[in-house]
Amino acid sequence: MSSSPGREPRVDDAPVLHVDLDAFFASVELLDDPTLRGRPVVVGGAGTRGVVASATYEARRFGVRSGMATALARRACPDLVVVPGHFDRYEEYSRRFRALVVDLTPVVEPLGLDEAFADVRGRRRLAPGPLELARGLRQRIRDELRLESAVGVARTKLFAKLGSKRAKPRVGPHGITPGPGVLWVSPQLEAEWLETLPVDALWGVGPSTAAKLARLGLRHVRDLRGLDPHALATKVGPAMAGQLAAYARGEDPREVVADRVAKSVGHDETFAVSRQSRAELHGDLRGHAEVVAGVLRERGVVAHTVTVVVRYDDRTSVSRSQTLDFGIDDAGGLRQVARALLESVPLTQAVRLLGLYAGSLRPRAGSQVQLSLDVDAAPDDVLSAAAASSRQHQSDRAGLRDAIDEIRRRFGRTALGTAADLRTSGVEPPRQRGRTAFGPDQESSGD
DNA sequence: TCTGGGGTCCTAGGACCC
DNA sequence: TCTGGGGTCCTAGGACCC
Repeated sequence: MSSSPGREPRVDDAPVLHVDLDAFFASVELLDDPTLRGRPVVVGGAGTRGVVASATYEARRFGVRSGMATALARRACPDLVVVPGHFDRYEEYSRRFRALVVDLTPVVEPLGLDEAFADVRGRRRLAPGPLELARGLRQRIRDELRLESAVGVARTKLFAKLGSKRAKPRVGPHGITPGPGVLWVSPQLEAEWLETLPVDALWGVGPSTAAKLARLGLRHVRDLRGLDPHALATKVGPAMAGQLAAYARGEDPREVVADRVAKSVGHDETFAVSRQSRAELHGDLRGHAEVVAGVLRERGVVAHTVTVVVRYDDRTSVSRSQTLDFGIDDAGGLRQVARALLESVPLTQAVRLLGLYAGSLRPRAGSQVQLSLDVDAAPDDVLSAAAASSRQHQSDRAGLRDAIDEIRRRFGRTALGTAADLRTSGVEPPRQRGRTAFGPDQESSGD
């Protein structure tokens, strides 16, 4: 029968691959420093607020997991080696990894630095089945990058991802059991998983949604089957309800989408010691703006929306954003808008995180065309091009002033008052610590 | 022990237009 | 004069992914 275990799927039976590099950041560190081999190693922040970004299997034997606070990981594993991240190295390995996947098929959708979906339907005519493609890819990753990986091969993204997870080595307190490396999620396996998996194994179901579902008595994927979607929607929203219903039937409408373009870029920092004053935060925005502007220019895009996020010590967050009718990609402009937005954020507690994000990204080239059309006919020689460019800068500056005025209008005199002292360019008078620094509205109105 | 930094997507309410 | 419904954009917040 078709269910005979020796039978391998054809491309049309299992067109989706999910490739996942094992312990990626930590593995790159081991390649760069072989003396770390065999030791329990994590990449992550070493400070009191650091978390584990990646852990070797040796570290996982002690219960160490990514996302865990480094302090807790150290407690679980006293010999733990904590290495700071070297993201340039990870980017480089990630590029080489993606190139190997793209060598299989152009339809590749990366997920973070260390994972990718691939749709191999285009390889239908070219012989080997998807399992052979997956094994070959895994071998190339091992030979050319010296990294280990796992590949799930399935009908849909959901099962391919679950498959790669199951294909990985398993770690228990007594040792590490190698996984199969490549796993085909056959129709039989799909059916079995739909019967046995908990709801939080599904894509998009995290702690919050799992808790909501548990309150409804829904703990396994099988419990979701045949549920009234409208009733479910009132609890988890229409989008989530529809998605859960589809998953429970074993369906996943998501396609593998190549060439996704980023919709936002940002930078944030959790402070080792929470910030106590607005002046400190204004100073931090300078660095944030430099980072974000650098990425925008590197990618050749301009942002039309600027967002500032503040997270307080109690971990609640507030955000303020402003959409501009012109694009920015320079640190100065970004910083000015961000500072005006920050003025409207109440500082009622110490601040553990400050973030600056740029959204509504558009190609810079397109934006320039639009602006130059505004000011003049298309420039056809250097002189008129220069003139147009100069006028564009003028109009951007005017736009920036308008934007800041708009923020002041929306958020009131507080924003107005301190926006004015932006001209002092971060050289702000020392402030008293304690209550005065945090009194809502009172500190800036005196400026 | 006490939770990073890079992102995406969804929701809800209000403004505004037709 | 009052009322409405749909569509779209913007803003704020939250959940989730790696």
